[in-house]
Amino acid sequence: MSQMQNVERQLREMILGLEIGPGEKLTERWIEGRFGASRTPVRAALLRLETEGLVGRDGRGWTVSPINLAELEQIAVYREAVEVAAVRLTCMHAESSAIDVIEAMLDSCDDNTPREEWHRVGMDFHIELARLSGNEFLFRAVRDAMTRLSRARWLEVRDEAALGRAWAEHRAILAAARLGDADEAARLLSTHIVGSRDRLVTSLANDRRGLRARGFAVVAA
Amino acid sequence: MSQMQNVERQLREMILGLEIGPGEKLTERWIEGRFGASRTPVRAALLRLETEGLVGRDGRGWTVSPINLAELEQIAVYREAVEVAAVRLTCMHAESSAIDVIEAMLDSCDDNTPREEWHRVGMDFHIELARLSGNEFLFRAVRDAMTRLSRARWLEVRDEAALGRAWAEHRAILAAARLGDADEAARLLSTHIVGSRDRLVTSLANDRRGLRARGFAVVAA
DNA sequence: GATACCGTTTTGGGATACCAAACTGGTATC
DNA sequence: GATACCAGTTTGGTATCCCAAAACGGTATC
Repeated sequence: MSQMQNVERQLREMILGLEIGPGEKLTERWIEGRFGASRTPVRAALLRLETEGLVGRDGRGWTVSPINLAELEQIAVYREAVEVAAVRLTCMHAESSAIDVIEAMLDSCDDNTPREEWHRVGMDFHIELARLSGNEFLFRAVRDAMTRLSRARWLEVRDEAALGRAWAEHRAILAAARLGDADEAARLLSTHIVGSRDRLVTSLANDRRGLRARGFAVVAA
Repeated sequence: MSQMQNVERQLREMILGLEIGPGEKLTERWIEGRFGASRTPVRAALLRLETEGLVGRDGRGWTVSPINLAELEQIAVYREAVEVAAVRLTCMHAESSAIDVIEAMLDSCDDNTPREEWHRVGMDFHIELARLSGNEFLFRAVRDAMTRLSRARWLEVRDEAALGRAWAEHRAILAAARLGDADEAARLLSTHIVGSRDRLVTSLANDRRGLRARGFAVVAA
């Protein structure tokens, strides 16, 4: 694999994994040294990550994008629009076997699954469901939105009950999709997204002080 | 302005203005010479334009993205989802004065307005309407989708009647939005987008042979 | 005439050198 | 003690070099 893709992937992982905190300054030279690449692939990676919203410009330099509560709310609205459109398409033509694959993803999580895995599967559920729509643009929109939400969801304080409720909602959405009931799937998905947005923003707003103490820039709604 | 932004802007204009045809090969060295910049800003511009979908990779090199009829159809579905969501938000809270500004844009076109201007205003209508939603993500989604549609719309054969009908539909959408009638605005917008997609794809499919003769790569649906 | 082969050229990926602007730390001044 | 100022350093933007791989072109072979 080329250095460019390598730097991009590793840097993205460090940002999404919060190894580099939201709001931290980045210098091209630091990245260069950290990954043993020269500035050319580093710059390519930064340009790509900028379009993903993971890094941004801060005057002349680069900054890991802060967690922005107002932005999270807007993303949720965006997500709702594209995910609902996608699931409606899916209801029209998706095969039951494709839905089984997604359901199996949910099944793969149980009591002794690490928290990190629950997190990943919870995102992939939405991404894979959007992929079934067959519309590349809806799919990419959902994938990119989930990427932007990823760090915030990682910081969210979620109890067992909330996690179980989310899984139940996921299953209900799949059930409606399997029946081809577009209106019901859309309604359930919409409710799910709004609810999860509210919990997310509330949790982060409550934790804002603690998060800042950990060095994470969190800007209010 | 920096060379980087300069190269990006000029190259984008050449592509959108069809001065470089869909499907044409690009070499970094040609761009370098054409705009008098070195390869570093050229590569940055190409990376940006790649995420906009205007250029793509072809093996190891770069290619101006072909007109892809299947893609145009998918973009229309995507547009419909985000634009409808945006106009619904707009109906909730937009001020009449903001709508007046958009209506004035439409008014600015008359019989002796150059075709190029009609084209631009027709796109800006949708972009500015989305901006009124106040949601940055919906706005960017609409703007990017319109950018991707731009070249195809430019190649579309449109008669006076179709253009007049589109303008009437634009006005009707604004009227509904001004009244805050979200359902009606959404219905009108949705119909407008579907209709304009059908005319666009039909026109290009009919002209496909002629367009290819002009050196434009047009891939079928 | 078609085709397989091989040397040349071109091209994108990467590394590095240079510069001007921004930043930093310390000092002198009030 | 606060502040204005200046030299030194850092940093992103740009230009340029190098390289391996791919594209190209000519030639020999069948």
